[in-house]
Amino acid sequence: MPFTRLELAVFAVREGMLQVLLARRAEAPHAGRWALPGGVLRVDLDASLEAGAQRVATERLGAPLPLLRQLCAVGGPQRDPRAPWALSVVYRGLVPADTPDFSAGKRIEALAWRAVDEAIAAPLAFDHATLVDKAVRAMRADIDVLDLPFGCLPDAFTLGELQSFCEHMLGHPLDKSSFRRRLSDRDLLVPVDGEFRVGAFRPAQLFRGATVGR
Amino acid sequence: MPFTRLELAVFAVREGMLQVLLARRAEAPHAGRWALPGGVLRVDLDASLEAGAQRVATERLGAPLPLLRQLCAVGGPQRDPRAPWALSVVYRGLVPADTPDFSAGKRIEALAWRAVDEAIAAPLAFDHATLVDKAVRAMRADIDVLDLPFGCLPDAFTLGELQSFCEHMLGHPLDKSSFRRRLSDRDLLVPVDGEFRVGAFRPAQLFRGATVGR
DNA sequence: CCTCCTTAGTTGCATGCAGCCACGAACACA
DNA sequence: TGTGTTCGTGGCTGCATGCAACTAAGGAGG
Repeated sequence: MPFTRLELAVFAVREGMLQVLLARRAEAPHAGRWALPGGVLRVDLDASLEAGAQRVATERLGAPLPLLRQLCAVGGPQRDPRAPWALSVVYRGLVPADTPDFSAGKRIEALAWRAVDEAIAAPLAFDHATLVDKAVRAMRADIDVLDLPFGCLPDAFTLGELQSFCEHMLGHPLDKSSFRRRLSDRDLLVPVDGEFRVGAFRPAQLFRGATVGR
Repeated sequence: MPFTRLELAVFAVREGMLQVLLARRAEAPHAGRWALPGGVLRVDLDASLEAGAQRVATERLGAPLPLLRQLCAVGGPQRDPRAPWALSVVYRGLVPADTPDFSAGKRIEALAWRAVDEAIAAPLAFDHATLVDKAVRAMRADIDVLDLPFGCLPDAFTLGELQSFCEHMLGHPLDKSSFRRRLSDRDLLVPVDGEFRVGAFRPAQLFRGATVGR
């Protein structure tokens, strides 16, 4: 009967790349090292694992998260020196780039965004580098099949903005023509009639997710 | 700190269809009803979640299972009347059709194979019908991308036998020509030189998985 | 011996999707 | 009026897959 933890792998596209939110641990073990934010499951408060993950997000980061998906569960006797056996259920999430900064909660010295490549290579606390790697693969697999996170995109966006977002998620460029064809074949977007983004160059049609708002 | 259970969704291709192994519960709650076999995580015995799932398989079914993969974790206050909050980590597995019958372990009245369609539609105990449905989708997704379970196939098999196996897994027929092309494009199989299956009709080349045995 | 039936294995063709490339359109700015 | 940049579209190609036809190889039975 181990104590059960919920870990959060929260991502955002920032500074032109995919970044993950890390927390510097205030307490032992691994004090001062970076780790995924997380907390213990509270059976008196949480109506489900996902609800627990949302509560942990609120407590540790100061805000709930849209688009939380379960990644996996990991457990073993060597994972956490505090306990003879540690079980964690890991969730992955994505937030808009313009999310107001999270506020570090209890037992967290600081929160920081870090490029995913660095995070995976860095000596994160516990087995969290492995978890980040796994979460990144899952996020990118979603984008690859155009399972798009409308909840963390602006209400309306141009196709160029959407493509740029996906390219930053994936870490490699996409072809404009195929990208648009794949979108329209799947009826994922609806144009916002009469709305255009005007700027320095040719105005661009605005779209929103076909499933958003109904 | 709920007690943690491990549930097993074990499948096999039997009687020309995909079937799932169900256990009739000997004790309350849901005594007499069918459920997935499972057991509690033992932190004194299990070196990992997967190892725990193997131990549960051995205790409840009489044998360890090849090809065990984690499906998901589920938890909530309403899942199990015995506990105020129940957490389960679910594993899915696949065994050969000619597996000797499993032997029902403690707290199991009987074990039986059931067609997956019936199992999903049947009123299984707890939320297990949902879990079976989810597991079936995951198994079929693996087959769709030719992630083949060589561990539960015979050592050597003909392409016809392999195709038939996949068709039964998926529940729909496949095209012979495309199936073979997809296999050879991916270098998934190696022919067993000079070995043929002889029978009533033209002999067929035997193959084995390219990754098996090394 | 010859024919027929069944399965094994291959080949050609059509289709659909995605990548690559190029072009015209629209707007700001010099 | 030209230039630069982004927006939006269309054509071409290659690849993977589905569909269909064909040949090959054996046994069974006349």
